[in-house]
Amino acid sequence: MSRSTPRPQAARAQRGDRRRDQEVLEVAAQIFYERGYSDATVQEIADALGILKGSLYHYIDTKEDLLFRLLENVHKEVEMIRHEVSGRADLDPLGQLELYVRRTVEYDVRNVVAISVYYHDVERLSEDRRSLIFERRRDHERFVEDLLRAAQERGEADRALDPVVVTNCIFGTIIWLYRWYRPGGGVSEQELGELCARFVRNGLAAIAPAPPGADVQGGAAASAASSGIGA
Amino acid sequence: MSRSTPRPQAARAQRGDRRRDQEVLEVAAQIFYERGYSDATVQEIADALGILKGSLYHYIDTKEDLLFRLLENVHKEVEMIRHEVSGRADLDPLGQLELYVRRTVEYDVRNVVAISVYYHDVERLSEDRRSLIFERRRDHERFVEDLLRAAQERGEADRALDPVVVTNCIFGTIIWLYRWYRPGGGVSEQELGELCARFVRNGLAAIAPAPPGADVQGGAAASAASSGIGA
Amino acid sequence: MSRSTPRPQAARAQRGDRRRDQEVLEVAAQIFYERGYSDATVQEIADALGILKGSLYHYIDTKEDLLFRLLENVHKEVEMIRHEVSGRADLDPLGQLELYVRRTVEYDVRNVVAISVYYHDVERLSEDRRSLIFERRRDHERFVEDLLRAAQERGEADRALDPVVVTNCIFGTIIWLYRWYRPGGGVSEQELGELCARFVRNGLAAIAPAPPGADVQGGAAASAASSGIGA
Amino acid sequence: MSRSTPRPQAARAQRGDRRRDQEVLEVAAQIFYERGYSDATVQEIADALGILKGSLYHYIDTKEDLLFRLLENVHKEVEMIRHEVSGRADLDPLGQLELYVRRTVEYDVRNVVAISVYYHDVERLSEDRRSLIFERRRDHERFVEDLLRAAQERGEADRALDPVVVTNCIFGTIIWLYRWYRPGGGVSEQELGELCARFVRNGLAAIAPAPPGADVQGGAAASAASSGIGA
DNA sequence: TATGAATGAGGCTTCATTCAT
DNA sequence: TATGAATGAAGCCTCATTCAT
Repeated sequence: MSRSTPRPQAARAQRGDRRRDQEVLEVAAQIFYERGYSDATVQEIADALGILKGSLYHYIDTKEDLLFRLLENVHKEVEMIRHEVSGRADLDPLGQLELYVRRTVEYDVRNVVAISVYYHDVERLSEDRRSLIFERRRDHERFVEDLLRAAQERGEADRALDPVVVTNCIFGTIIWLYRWYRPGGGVSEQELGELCARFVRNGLAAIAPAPPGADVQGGAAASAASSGIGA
Repeated sequence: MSRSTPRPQAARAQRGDRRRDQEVLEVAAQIFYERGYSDATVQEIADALGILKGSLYHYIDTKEDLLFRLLENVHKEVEMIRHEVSGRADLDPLGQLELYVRRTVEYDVRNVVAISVYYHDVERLSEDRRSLIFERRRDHERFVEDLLRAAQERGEADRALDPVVVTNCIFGTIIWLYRWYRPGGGVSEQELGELCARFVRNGLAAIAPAPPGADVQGGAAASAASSGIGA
Repeated sequence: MSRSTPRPQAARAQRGDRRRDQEVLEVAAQIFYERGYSDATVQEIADALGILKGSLYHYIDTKEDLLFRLLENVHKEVEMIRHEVSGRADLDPLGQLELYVRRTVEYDVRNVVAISVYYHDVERLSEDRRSLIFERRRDHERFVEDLLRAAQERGEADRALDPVVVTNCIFGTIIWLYRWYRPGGGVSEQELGELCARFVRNGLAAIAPAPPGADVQGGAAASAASSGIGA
Repeated sequence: MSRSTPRPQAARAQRGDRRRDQEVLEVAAQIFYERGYSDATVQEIADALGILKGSLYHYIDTKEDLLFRLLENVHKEVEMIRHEVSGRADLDPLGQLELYVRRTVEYDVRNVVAISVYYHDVERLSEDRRSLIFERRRDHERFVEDLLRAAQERGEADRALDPVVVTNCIFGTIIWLYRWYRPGGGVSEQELGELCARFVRNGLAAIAPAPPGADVQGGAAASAASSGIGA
């Protein structure tokens, strides 16, 4: 472990059994999804793979490796969506945003397991690796935020909306899927993409704010009521 | 609470030490928030309380107790919002929905710690308790869904939107807050509530779907492109 | 483990059960002595103490702790010899050296177990701790070397002898004991101390080198000073 | 060698690959030296050889084989010194002893790695093999002890010295080298041999014991002082 | 209530060794 | 010979929980 000569171990990963590597990752994802990373056991993963716990260590160095590779994969794949969207010069910013939403929804829906693990367990990574992932995430968020700002500048989206807040509202709409959507329900991937895209497009609509006079803001009384709740 | 044999515990809870109980819960929430329920240690909670691990067991029967009480509290408090909204007979369904969003956003923002633990760790509860919580959650979701359906029936919200999907989009917008909002940023609680409410109201807007002719839906070509992405 | 609040754990070591701490250390020393640090098992130590493996971790943080404390103890005790010797202003350097040898031999013989572990397993310490120990060792060696140099300057010891080499020869004589001496043989501690002291004193004797003409040297006798050798 | 079933192994050894065998042994020695036999890994040895762990097993049956062969080699080589010394009928016992010291020092210094492993890890051998080694060691020690006794009988060495103790002092002087001597320091092999030989010859010198009247023995007071030290 | 030693189950990881290719 | 996946036994350490004081 403290030796300088690189172990053939490392070489393996670069060579052959991609298939097995992939299988290991998928099985691990499933287990992490069902039990949570922290509660998931290396034993359980090995069982699901039909090998012994010790044998699993042919494919990984630590349990954390599995989590990290998983999360990296998610980023790799999600970045492809970004590239597709960036390439669509024929679309205006709002159109690109809509396409982004559609595609991401479709991806999330097809990868509920990986996405769930991503959002549930990134924080379990060691400091270094967490930073790597967070960096990529920041890039990604900025991409969407920039799209939104461009749409606002062109008047395609309500300029009164705070871009940071709204970007996160969009993400909320998209990401939350992994918490409730289960394939095989009444809605297809495409429909879902369409619906979410419409919800977002409308959400950004450059229309007038709440009609004046509507007493919905909740005056002092309501405020007080809710302010007594804090945990 | 889930124990059959009544223990001195119960007696104490009925007596006086509410204060200490509350403190224990708050500290536990903080620790769960920082480290995740599974990784959090009874030791860590005791440390943060300034007592010994063994002493902590005067306040709890099991570690899970802490999680359960925490999550129950969240529901108790969130149900108060529901009651407030239901009571506002002066508002139409869409108005009620908006108020609900506003209030919930404000609550979430003031209780990021508890909300985070709620959404991150419910699944760690034992079967029985998880069911209890999920029942309450279902009720809550139905309440919002019903509001939405009513708004659609009255034409206040786009009838083309699938009510289940959209309800979840709304939840996504609201709940996702706990993942990104940190108090002390540039946006106040109220502003945030207002912004989210507007995003949702717009999202539900009864307006025409995407302008026809816009090639954004992702026809055959786009579909094919994205079908190569799957993990 | 990553929390800032100091665990009561740490406090314990400073407070009470010194006795138990001491016992744990002694038992560990014995096990390390019999099986070598690396092969010795935490299980074995716990067994010898009559407690469970897990319970042992009330007294230590890691297995290495045991080794480190053990080695620190040896240094603490050996340094007392140094102080005794330094205090004997009535003795000339050679006399002090002799006293040092005598005392150290006596100590080693009474602590064969600890000394064995010391010389067999220091290298197993983690880098940091090894450095701490090696620093103390260097100080100790310098003390003896200085004594020798003083004796040479006063003509009490052969000036032709390289001080570094000879210091190590002296250490060899003393330390090697732990590899062959077993209490209860025909020789008492005191006798042994006396014998070794005599061997060393003679070894340093300021007498003529090997009789010339004796063809035993085998090869050219070089005589470069060896100041930079230290282990 | 300790296996009952003859394996292809044996065949190979008789054939040609002496070179590779030798290389394996040397590399193993180096690894054992750096990490200690118990902590050294078959993996590490394979790495250092540039082959895979599995492949190493074409050269050995067990990890212990490597240790055993190594230690046997040391004995084979050291026994050659014994033969050289025995053959020098022209030297008197003390002269032979001196030659022995010189030669052994030179050997040790040229084989620090092997000698280190020898003294550090013999005890890790299985019972059978340890016995084989210890038998050879005993023979060797007796050889030196006999030389010393002969020297004492002829009055060349102080008759007051206990032969067993002094033999071990001599060994201490010689063997300890492996703990501190590193080639490339200021002292050459020959010089070192000469210096050690002189230290030993002097140590055995047939001179009067410590000058009477010198209060170095440590009377009751000193004894008491030191007796309080024991761990 | 508080303490803190003790429990015992179990988790992650390592490693010598085997074996089919 | 060489490979490298697989084995299976251990080893170190953690942690929720109990209990006598």
